[in-house]
Amino acid sequence: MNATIRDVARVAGVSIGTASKALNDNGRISAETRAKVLRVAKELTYRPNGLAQSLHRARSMTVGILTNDSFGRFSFPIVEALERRLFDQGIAVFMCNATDDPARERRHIDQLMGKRIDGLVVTARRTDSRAPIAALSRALPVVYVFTHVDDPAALCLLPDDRGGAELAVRHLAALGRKRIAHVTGPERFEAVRLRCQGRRDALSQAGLKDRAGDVLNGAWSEGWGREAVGRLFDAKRAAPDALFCGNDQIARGAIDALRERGRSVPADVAVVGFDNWQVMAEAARPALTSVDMNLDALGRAAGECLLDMIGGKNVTGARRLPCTLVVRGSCGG
Amino acid sequence: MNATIRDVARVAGVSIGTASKALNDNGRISAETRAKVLRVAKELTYRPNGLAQSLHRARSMTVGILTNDSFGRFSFPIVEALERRLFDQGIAVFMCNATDDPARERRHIDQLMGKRIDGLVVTARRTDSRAPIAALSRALPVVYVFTHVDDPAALCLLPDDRGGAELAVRHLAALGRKRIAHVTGPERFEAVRLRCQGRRDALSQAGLKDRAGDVLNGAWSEGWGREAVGRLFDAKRAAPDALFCGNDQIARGAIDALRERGRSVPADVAVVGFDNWQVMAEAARPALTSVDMNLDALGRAAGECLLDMIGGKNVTGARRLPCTLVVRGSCGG
DNA sequence: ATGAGGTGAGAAAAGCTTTTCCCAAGTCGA
DNA sequence: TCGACTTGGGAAAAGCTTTTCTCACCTCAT
Repeated sequence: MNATIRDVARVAGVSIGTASKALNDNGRISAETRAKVLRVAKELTYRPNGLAQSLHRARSMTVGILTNDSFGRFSFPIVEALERRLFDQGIAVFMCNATDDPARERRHIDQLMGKRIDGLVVTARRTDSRAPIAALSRALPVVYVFTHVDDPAALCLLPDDRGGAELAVRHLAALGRKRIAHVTGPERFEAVRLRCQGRRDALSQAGLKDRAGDVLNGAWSEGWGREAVGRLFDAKRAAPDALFCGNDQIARGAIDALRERGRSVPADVAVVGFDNWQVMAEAARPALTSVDMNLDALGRAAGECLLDMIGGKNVTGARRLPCTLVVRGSCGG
Repeated sequence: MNATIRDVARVAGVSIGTASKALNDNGRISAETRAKVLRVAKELTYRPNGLAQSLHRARSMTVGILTNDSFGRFSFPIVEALERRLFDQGIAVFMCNATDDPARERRHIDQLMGKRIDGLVVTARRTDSRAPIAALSRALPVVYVFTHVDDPAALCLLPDDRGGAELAVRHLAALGRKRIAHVTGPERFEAVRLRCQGRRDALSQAGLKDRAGDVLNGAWSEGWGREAVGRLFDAKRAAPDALFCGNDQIARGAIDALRERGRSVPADVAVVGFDNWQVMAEAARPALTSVDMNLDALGRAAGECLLDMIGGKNVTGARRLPCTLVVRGSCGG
């Protein structure tokens, strides 16, 4: 069994209160007594019972992270950065996967509330805004990250999809590309709509025309990337000299398809991806220039905001964190 | 603030003990009193304080999962299945990432012990056996999964790499392939050595010769898959008619390289991968037949073993769970 | 020498729940 | 009618810390 503070006190020949003061370097106590208590504590490998501490302080030093989607490629870097940030403050993270099942989500929330978490992070694969977490009896700090809710009083942390797209298209335009097509995912994704807008903005900034038919929506897959290249390059119209793709899989499929039809990347066509999924971007030939959403920064920011909120600060609104462009070989230049 | 049981008791006009009995359906109590307490509890949205319960019962209803590697493609399915299994028992999972830093690992363990976890799961990217978790003051149930330690008293759960390789090679042999080469990762990985052995066993079972030079070790990357195809098919010797690859990335690189040098997959060369990484296997052309390590079964088993151990059962030894073969188009047949 | 102030340690409460033991009142049978 | 037994509810302890308040004793200054 674990040694308790009363074991320490008994062996050291002091009262429990005195032992506590010695261990916490707190209150009036003589140097000798303190040293003795500490020595005994070490001998007994005493470790304070966090449950009792939490009960007393009404701070559990835990937070929950709830994903909607099962943990995937996007959640991971976020969770990891979050955990790292909070661990430095002595806070541990409960990991919960609700798998898009509302009943399961409710049970998870119930469990977490029972454990008296100090805060909650909600993350999800995004299409559009999700329903806010329901039935939080006390005012529990909640951060939504990589997803958002409509409530303006909620704090939502998102990547700046529009800005990321702008970055990519500006890069292509700066390299002299004139016809920058966009092959991306289903339009029901808010991210898709925002990136389209970012592309339009960048095009007009560069004085380029946005030709009709240059935006192709499809699946988030390599197959769609290959198919889209077929459509763009079989058309009667002049072929694009650059492709901005909605994710790295699409981009990779596009690169493969271009190579197979004898178009050189980047000489004939420059390609930019999105996500900077390393294994995908680096396996492409040539390696793929891609927009990085900086998910780790997002996770870290979520941790910091949560700490602020736990500290009593009132933080609200939707914040978009900047993306960066990671340049590899697929654009030349 | 949260309602406590004393609030419930006060409003219901009963003692705390009585309220507790009503809420837990426990001890002697009249039906009316019980109903009244339950009604009040609902009104106040009372939720028992898990910290107090845990303190009392000396069961925190939490476990920790510690990864050595940052959470990656392999850890995730394991963690997810584990979490799901334990959630059904009301147990929540602390997620800790030690990133191969021993000091950090120690701090994590310290934190978890302070929180009085009921058990610990250790997982890691595998090369070879790792050092056992050190300095566990009480006898804490520990399960190692997807990694192992040398201590025979420890419980380690692993995929049956040897059997998985056997499965793959038997499949190829059954389809009539005669020269089954093996392109895989660095030999310092135990998994690599076991899979080589599985291949040898399957070859001899099928009455096939294991030609020298048919096993190629390299990186776990598509690039290595492409390069290995170059070496195998440029050689003076007869080319293999099948490739068993150490992971899906290698297999994908190999398929691409084969196509580019005009060899048809599967007509000329059949290819099997390992990991059954869906996004990779399905994007390959043709889609990749691959060995699945059933990581979710591994995670679920880890949860079950941990529950057994928490329940007092003594579970030890290294267990290898079976792999399965997921057949797609890359072998024909 | 006496009072004031300081110092070190202990007692106790609070934080929330569960469980055991006990008591009062009511019921039933002899 | 009285004793035995049942029934429902309450008191209290235990689980482990932290913190506040109090008290005894010592020192120093007047």
